[in-house]
Amino acid sequence: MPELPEVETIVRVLEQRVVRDRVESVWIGSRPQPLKSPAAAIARTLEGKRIVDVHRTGKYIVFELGPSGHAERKRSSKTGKGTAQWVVHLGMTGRIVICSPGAELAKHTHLIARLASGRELRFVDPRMFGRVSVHAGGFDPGGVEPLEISERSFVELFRGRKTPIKSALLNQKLVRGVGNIYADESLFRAGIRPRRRAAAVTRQEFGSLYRSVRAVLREAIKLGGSSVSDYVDADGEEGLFQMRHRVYAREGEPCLVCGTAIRRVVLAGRSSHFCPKCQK
DNA sequence: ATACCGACCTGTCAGC
DNA sequence: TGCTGACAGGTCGGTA
Repeated sequence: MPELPEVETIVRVLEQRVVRDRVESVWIGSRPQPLKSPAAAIARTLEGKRIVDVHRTGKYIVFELGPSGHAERKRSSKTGKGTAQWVVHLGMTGRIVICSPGAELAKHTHLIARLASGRELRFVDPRMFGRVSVHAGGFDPGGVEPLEISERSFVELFRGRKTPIKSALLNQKLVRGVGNIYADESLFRAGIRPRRRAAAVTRQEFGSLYRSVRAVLREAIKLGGSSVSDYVDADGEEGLFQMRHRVYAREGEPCLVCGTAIRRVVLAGRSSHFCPKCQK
């Protein structure tokens, strides 16, 4: 479910709700699939630690954890860097829920962090494609942030690649955070078909794609992401950007620009939507 | 390198 | 009502 705008929306809520709070104890469910680090390591790393910062990198949520001691806390809160990181990837159906301890336990709850404030952070994920891990001293998934990179560096990333441009956009080792929805929406705005080889995209089209990717992501963040079937943020609020989708999940419907029926093809195993007239 | 495919999982919906 | 198959925001590993 969550691509960059959805994860960014969730992180903004978490910043408001849990920064400066402390993890008192952790409960971890019995399913091993969502755990990328051993359960014991996750529990040991979280328990007793203060959450000094929450941020997003690509589609990952990163909780910066600091010691709970007073002097250490002062130092950590100054740098915004913790001594350890709790990292959550939501996969397709993962959710972070902030709730009270009495709230009903959702099916597929895999981890609960009980906070000193009396609330709980719960990680819920029916399909179990999401992953939870802990790291000491830095977490870097590779790739660059599309909203932080220059146009020149963006073009450099893709130049000469023989892979379809959409596959390149989805490759998190290049640009991180763009998923299936925003790849389709960006390519539509840039007028480029998903199957075009990156090497066959002109410099001018790359400029257009760079601006489209950033505009789409920024607009989506402003609207709280896209709620296609079940995405909600950490407060349970739905996003609104699905109202602005121009091609995603609109197969057979008229293109909003020219009226031609939107087509759907499968590329690298993913549904890909485009307007055969507007996109070359 | 690259591209295609299945695997990993559960839930939902359409069609019969 | 219930079965079957297709499909779903993501990523990884194998194979040609």
